Amino acid sequence: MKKNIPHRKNKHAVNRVTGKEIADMLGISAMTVSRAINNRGYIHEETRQKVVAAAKKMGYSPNNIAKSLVLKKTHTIGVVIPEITHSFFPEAIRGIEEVTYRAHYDLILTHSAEDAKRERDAIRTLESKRVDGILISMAESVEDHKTYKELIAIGVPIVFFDRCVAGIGASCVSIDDELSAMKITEHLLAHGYKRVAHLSGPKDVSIGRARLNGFKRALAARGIVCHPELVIDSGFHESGGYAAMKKLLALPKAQQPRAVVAVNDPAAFGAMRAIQERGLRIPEDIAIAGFSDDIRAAMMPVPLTTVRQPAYEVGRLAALKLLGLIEGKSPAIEEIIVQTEQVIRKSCGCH
Amino acid sequence: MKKNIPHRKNKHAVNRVTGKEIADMLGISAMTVSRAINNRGYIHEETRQKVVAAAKKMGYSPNNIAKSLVLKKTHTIGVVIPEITHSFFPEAIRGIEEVTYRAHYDLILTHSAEDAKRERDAIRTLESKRVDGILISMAESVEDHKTYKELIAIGVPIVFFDRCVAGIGASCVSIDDELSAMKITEHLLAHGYKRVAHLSGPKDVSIGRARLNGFKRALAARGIVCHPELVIDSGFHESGGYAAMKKLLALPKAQQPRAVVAVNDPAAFGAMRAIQERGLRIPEDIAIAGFSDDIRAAMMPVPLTTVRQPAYEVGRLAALKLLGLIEGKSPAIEEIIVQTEQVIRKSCGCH
DNA sequence: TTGTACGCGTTATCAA
DNA sequence: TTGATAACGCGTACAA
Repeated sequence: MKKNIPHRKNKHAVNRVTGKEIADMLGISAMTVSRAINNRGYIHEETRQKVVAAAKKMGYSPNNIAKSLVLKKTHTIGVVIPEITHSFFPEAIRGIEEVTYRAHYDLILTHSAEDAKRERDAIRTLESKRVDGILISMAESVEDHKTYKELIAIGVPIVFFDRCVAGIGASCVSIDDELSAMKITEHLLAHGYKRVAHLSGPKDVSIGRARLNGFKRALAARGIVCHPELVIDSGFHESGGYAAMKKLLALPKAQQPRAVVAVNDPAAFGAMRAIQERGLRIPEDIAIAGFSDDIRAAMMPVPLTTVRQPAYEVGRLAALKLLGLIEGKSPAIEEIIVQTEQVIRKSCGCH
Repeated sequence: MKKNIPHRKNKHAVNRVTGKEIADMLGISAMTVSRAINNRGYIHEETRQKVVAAAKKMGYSPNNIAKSLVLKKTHTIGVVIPEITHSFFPEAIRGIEEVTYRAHYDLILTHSAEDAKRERDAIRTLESKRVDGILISMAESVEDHKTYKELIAIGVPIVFFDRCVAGIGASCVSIDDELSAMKITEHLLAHGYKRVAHLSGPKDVSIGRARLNGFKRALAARGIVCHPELVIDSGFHESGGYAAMKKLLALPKAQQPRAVVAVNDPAAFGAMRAIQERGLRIPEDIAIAGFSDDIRAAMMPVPLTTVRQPAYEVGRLAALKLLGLIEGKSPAIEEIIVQTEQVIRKSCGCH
């Protein structure tokens, strides 16, 4: 049982001028002040100017809390991201912000730190703050979609981005991970590499599965067998990529891969380190491709071939879709796919 | 004159269960529901459980808008940053978020895009939303501190971070740019370089001035003359660093610098490109040091010596100070300085 | 232990 | 063109 701390009016609160106070000072009604300040409804021009002048002089700042209460509209959007530092999300936020700024919506940013419970708390808070809509990129550890389903059932406008939940009845903006992974794998195969390995992400995250599938499909399309020992779980981080690559290098020489497709760039960085520590050359001994065009990819000792994810565009489109939902202009549920772009650099050895 | 769009209750609003509705359903008063849900004041345990169960079944979500209105407290902090993509800010936000999450505050994130007007609008919006406090990192183009002064005069808790305004009567968390720049310059001088240039930031931004001063103080401390032609304005970006370095390389051979201290890493990257395009070697022909420990610094063809700014720590301390202000635990105005750390790599040629 | 009355700051509505 | 009233959903203060 929690302690019974008494609620009380905030002692430290800033005392603000209210519309009523302006009204009293001017000997008019609060309603007229409201009309003047919002320049709405019929109002005598002279009155309007008097009110605006008084408001300015008195340092009036309209109370959007009260406004939101009566209008049932906060002009605020909640954003839930699983990671702040990973460069994809700052970029995506920039895209979101670009759209919401123009439409005069504000952003409440929450961070799940890849934790399901923390994500659920964040969503609850956003609900309590009555945001007009929510943008979510799902945390890795989420297994239960109940919270999402409840939101959707209630009718809270919601758009998933980057990490989506299929068939849940909500719109979603993402890149085509499977197709992109297939294409980059095909790029390596086309160059003649036969034994190609995959450093795979967590299987319970959709992008992990999708990229693995793309990898397999590319092999299948060429009738190449996918050797199980060449598909190693690396997770999304550098350390996992390093460990996974070491396992591959521990295989008998004949079984070692000639090329590697990593689930993302950090994993590729780890793998590159493992390769070089072994004294092997990239791409002469082992070619490698990443995924995500991390800002560091171009600056590696051997620049990394990768797939560029248009994060800004993903954020922008997700925000646009959400505003469409909120304002009823675009009520349909959509799955929006943003195309990726291959960035061919030295690490794949394809000239 | 703006069009008179009639206000109306939001048609698309989600209809939520209210405390009163739970009360009616249970045949009790709204007040008892409030007490049950907040577990506050005297309440019969049985009643409490009944209410909590009903609330859960009916999908109750407390309306924090209404709560904020009556309590004059939003449990929300406004953050104003000038740049989203620059890795310093995501890191700082992570530090802020870490603190505010634990204290159960939410973050409204706004972005000035280095634009003074946009920053002012952001602050106004945050005021209207009645955030409990504001964290600001000033936009480059801000010349007039009136908006800040008004906030401070009214008593809005506010803490500047990274980019501060001296003597304005607000707390501030930043790194010691001048001292750090002095130390990194001294590091180069200690290695025997005599002609050292500085690629300087905008003079009207405090960190630009501070780093320049630090550079000059280091020279002065060794009795070395600061040649005006070796201090070139580069701004904060790669392109500016590139252009500035080209100007230095256009000087007569004898006047060219043996080493360069850049105002930040992006400027240093630009300079490195200019040096290498000229066919000169780093550090054999020209040594260089940056500032900020950009994620790319370690991965340059010649790894860049630089100064690490503990962005996370800056954000964390700023948020802590703000919460102290908001809750009256730490009302004093403080200028908090976070120490930097030198990261010595190959580009400075000091072994 | 529970309920009633009132207020938070604003806007919609309808009357003046 | 302006004003009075009620309402938004909740919490404080006090009464029952």
